[in-house]
This record gives sequence, structure tokens and C-alpha cells, in this order.
Amino acid sequence: MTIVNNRGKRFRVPDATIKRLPLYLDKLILLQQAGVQEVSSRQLATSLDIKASQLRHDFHYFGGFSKPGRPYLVDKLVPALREIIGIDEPVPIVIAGAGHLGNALANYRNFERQGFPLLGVFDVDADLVGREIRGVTIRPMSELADFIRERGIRLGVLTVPLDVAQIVADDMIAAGVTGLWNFTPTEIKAPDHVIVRNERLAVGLMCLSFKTKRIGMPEEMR
Amino acid sequence: MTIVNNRGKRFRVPDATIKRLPLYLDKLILLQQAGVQEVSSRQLATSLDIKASQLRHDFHYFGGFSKPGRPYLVDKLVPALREIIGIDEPVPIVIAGAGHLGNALANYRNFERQGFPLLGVFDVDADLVGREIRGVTIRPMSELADFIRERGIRLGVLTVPLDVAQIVADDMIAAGVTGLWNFTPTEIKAPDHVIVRNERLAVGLMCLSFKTKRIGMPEEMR
DNA sequence: TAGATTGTTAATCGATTAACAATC
DNA sequence: TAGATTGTTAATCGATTAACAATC
Repeated sequence: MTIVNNRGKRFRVPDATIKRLPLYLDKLILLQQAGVQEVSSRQLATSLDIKASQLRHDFHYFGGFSKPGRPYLVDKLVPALREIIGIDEPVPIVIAGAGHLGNALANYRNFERQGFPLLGVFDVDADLVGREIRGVTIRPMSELADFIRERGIRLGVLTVPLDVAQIVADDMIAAGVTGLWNFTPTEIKAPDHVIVRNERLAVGLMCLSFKTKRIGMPEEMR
Repeated sequence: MTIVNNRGKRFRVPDATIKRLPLYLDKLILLQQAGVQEVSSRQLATSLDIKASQLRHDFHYFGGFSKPGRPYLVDKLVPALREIIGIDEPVPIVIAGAGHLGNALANYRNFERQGFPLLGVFDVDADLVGREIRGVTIRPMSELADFIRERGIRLGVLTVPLDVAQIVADDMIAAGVTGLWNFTPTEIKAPDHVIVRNERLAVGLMCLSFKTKRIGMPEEMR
């Protein structure tokens, strides 16, 4: 992903760096709440179990946030990271599919806390339509596209059954969504200007299985 | 992660390779169901949007699954991958915490299908205890450790509230669990022989936010 | 000033891709 | 045999870590 930092230089920010930004922000918010004013790259990195040079290297993509010799100011870094991640203003989301997973995600308060208020939940099931989840009414799937269009929503969560995943995705994309969080175990086809993030839950269990099988055994059997 | 392949050579298998194994298996099962007997590295790789040489390189860690000149046999590859991942036999799991997320995961049929039958769900809430989720009764959290010990369960899913996460984790580890799938936004401390996989859901949304903010803009503004 | 700490480049490490001999 | 395709090593690419001048 190519960006221009605050000094006008152009960089390709690695995915690995992007993934660390939320971790930095999380820790910094905790420090802020604890009343901490300054933090060095070493302190912050150590608490996240990474190298200080990696943290500084990551920050360097965005032009850096301090001056040589001075540690980072927590109160400056938090809003700066929010702005870089794109959550300086609330980023509303919708959930398509109010099954078990959709329901669980709709109930997950952390998303709202982190800047992603849930504006709508949609399902085809007439029995579910009309019910409320944390104050959000489940609406018929047929209203999804108009809802997205009218409110200019950019991020959609896909928790529908496998066989309608692509159809619902197409619907959301046509309505203006540019980011899709796909929880169905299927590859979603999307145009280049749309970012699809696949969350394959079962992969997590398989990686655990692979590793636990091989740890704790005598070295020769691994 | 160091392993010994089927020819006695010792390797460190990269995490990136481990993560791809479930994807290979998934595609191969689909091919198997479609009655396909043979598949080349190119065919399989193309369908997964990766390079054929990467697939062969991945397979090479495990000694390879064919001979030069011959494509892979789907019916040989599927059980071989299952065995490598560690799901040639069912790997039972328990879920600690029957809140929204624990409930959703307990209802996720894919885990069972992929070889991870759910044996128990546990919660402290007396109102939840006794209820059934897909035939599995919710039990009191106080029974968790004994349950794990008696049935020799190796994998535990952690969907309890933040403030008790470490306590419940310690409990499971003491009872014999060697793999923890942590859905709480906290770093779990565990001994070396225990693998902890952190599933930080909000990170997914933040990565989407970061990228969608910068795509579709005129090049100069990214 | 002396110690601390950043920004930034260079060195290292690891993962991906290419190339090709072996062989079916 | 000729074309296809693997296993395997070498080349390339990218990410992490180290080093250090600048400077507070």
C-alpha cells in the first residue's frame, strides 16, 4: 500500500506494519488512561514484545512523531495514529447476516469503542427482521443497498451463508462499500478499488493443531 | 517451528507456510468432492492465487508428495495434509465463556466439520449453565479443569471477559491444555510448551479502515 | 555538558520466486 | 521419445534488526 508521509516522501507501507498500528494505539490509550505523558520507543516496544528499532522503523513510514533525543508524547501520538488508521472520525459499519456470528459481532462492544459504530444489521429471515441488537434493529436484506447508499457507509461485514456471499458482496460494493470483512470461507471477487479481508476462523484452529502436535514431544519426534 | 520431514531432514517451517496448509487442504477437499483425481502444483496454486513454486516449496518441507513428472494424487494428498496439520483424528475442543462470541463459535458448524468437535462449553453465569448449544450442555466454569483433565483435551477457546482471561487460561493450562485460542484483547502469559494464538478482531477492522482510506484517492493524496 | 533517544540508513535475516535437472 | 511436472537449489525480494549521527 503506497502512501505519502507528512514530509512528502512516498513509501510502500508493508502489511506487517499496518497490522502493528492498532497494537501501538491500544497500548498508548492504556498509557494515556494511566496518565503517562511520555514514552520512549524502547518502553513501548518492550511492552509489545517487539524491537524498538522496528517500532521506529514503522513510525518512520509516516515521517516520525518526535525529534531526536525526545521520547514520544502520548497525547500527540494517540490522535496521530488514529488519523493514520483512519478512525479520527467514526467509521460506521453494517453487518450483512444476523446468524450466530453476525449476532455475536453485533454484540461486540469493542468495535464501537474503537471507532466503528454499527449502523445496521440485515437478514433475509423474516423472523429475525424487527428484532433489536444493542439498539440496532435488524432490517430486511432487501434494504441493505439503499441503506448503504443513503448513509455513505464504507465498511461492510459479511456473515451470510456461503452460497449467497458473492451476491450480497456484489450488492454492497454496488452500493458504495469499499471495504469488506469476509467471514464466509469463500474467496470474494471484487474490483481493485475494494479491499476484501478474509477472516478464515478455522485456519486459526488448524495452526494451533499443527503446532501443539509438535511441541512438547521429544526433539527427535517433531 | 522445527520439524523432521518424512525423509528424516530437519527444517524450520515458517508460519507463513503453516497458514497455507489449511488453504491447500480446503481446495483439495473441494476437488476430491468434484471427483478430481490428479492436480498439478500449477493448477492448485493458480486457484489459490499463489505461485506454483511457492506451493512446491511449502510441500518440500514435508518431503514432497509426488515424484518428478507426476502431478499430485488428490486422494493421497488430502490424508497426508490432514496428518501434517494434526487432524487425522478428531481434535476435541472446549470453549470457556458462553457469552455472545463463545456462543457464536459454539454454533459454528465448520469447526466440527474440519475435525474439531466441541466437547464442552463453560460459563460462570448460573442462568446460562444447563442450556444447550447444538447438543452441548453449558457447564459451570468450576468444572472446566476436571473436564479437560478427564478427557485429555488439548485445545481451549478463550471467550471470557477480559478481567478473568488470565485466570481461566492458567486453569486450562494446569489441566493440560497445550493450545489456547485467545479472543480476549489481552496478552495471555503461558509457559513455553503452550501455544497461544491471539485473535484480535478489532485489528481486522482497523486494517480495512487504513487501506480503504487510501485507495480510490488520487495518487497524490494517498 | 553527558546521557538518552530519535530518525534514518545499512546489514542481516527470512520468505518468495525462478530456474532447472531429474524423471515420469 | 517429447511434453509435463516434480523436487530442489539458487536468486531475488522484502521485512526485521543493528548501528549511529543528530540533537534534545
